[in-house]
Amino acid sequence: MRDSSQPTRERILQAAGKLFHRDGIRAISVDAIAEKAGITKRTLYYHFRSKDDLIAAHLQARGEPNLALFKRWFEETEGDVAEKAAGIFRQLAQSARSAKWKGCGFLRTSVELINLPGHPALVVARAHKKRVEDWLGSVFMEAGAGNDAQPLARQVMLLLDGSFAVVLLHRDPSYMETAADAVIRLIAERLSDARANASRIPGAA
Amino acid sequence: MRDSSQPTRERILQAAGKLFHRDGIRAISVDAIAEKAGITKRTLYYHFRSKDDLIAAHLQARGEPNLALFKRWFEETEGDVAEKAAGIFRQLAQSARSAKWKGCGFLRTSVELINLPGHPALVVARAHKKRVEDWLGSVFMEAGAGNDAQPLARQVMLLLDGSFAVVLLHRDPSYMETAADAVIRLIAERLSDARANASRIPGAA
DNA sequence: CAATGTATACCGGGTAGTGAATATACACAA
DNA sequence: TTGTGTATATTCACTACCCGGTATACATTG
Repeated sequence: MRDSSQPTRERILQAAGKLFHRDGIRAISVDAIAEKAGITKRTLYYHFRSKDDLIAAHLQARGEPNLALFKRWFEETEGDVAEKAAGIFRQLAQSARSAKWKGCGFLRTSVELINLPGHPALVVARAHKKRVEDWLGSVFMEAGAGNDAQPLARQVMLLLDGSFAVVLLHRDPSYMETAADAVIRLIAERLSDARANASRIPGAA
Repeated sequence: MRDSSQPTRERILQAAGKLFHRDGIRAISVDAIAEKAGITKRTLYYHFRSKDDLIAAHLQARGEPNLALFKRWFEETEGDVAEKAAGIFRQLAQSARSAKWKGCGFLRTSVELINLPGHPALVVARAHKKRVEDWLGSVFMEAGAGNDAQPLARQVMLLLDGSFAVVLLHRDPSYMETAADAVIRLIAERLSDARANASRIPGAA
């Protein structure tokens, strides 16, 4: 029974993903993951050296699809760069309305592993967040933000991760609309500075 | 030996505070707290009904001093409202340079207790964050932000909690300077809108 | 056979919480 | 003053369970 519809390793990652997302890393035991994956714990330990290893692999697997989703949300939004960036926040607000929404797994991991500074999962999490920030930076650069592109990308990241944190606490997705508004203001202001003569009224689209 | 220099309950809260802050709520056992406080675990359970109870009491005790610190940082910063609000972020960046800095205990708690939606500590955490937001709102209102006061307060909160999250992950306090810059831009823009016709007296209400 | 993958059964250690007894302090009666 | 009752405060020893990880053996397949 080596391969029932999916490679064992993938099944483990999928089970771990669901449970980690639902209850958190520390609250979920290896036994629970193995049971959810339909295997024994020993088999899990054949595919992953340790629980810590599994956590890191889990985040690694989530990184690319996560960034791809943000890119899709950005591209599918009509309007200028500011509106497109704000679109990410509006889509996020939509997601956050679901009761199953549990914030950002990368940020949550950095909290849960705060007493293990060298944990491999933290390296993965940092790399992912940097990748998102760099993508935003390149987007703003292409839009003509010049030297403002990088600080702008960081401010959007602050609002993004702030949204995750605040909405996770208050369970009120409207904060993400408020964040979208800030994003538009910050981008519009700098882009109009950069363009100097192109006429654009901040806040409208 | 009932009272050696401090009421037992306070000693427990202090010990719990240090350990929770350092390693997180789930990573610290009740035994560890009792040992740090110099008492038996059974004594701890005399003063607190459960670990969950202790967690809530811990956050409750931290709320007021935390808000007071923000207020002090705000008041001690020179300049207009925007500069004063940004001052909080600059002081925060200063704190975050310490290796002992571990982000915001209220946000961290909301992550660690994500699988226990009704946990009493979450109620305390939400109330605290709301109190900070309301204080910011009143400050902006006094500065003449009018209807913009509340959304502005929320955006500052998003940047504040975003700073906590991002800096905890990347361990780079310069993000807080970037957040301070965003705060100034967002406040300045709306305050100049509000003043449009009134004579420019920045701090009066 | 040899390599890969899976299962059963187990270990040592840690966890939140408790039962029962004890020590201290103070109020009040003899 | 001395004795006694009672509420507060504290200790030691313990339970019942959960957790990450492993020793060993068995199965499947090239």
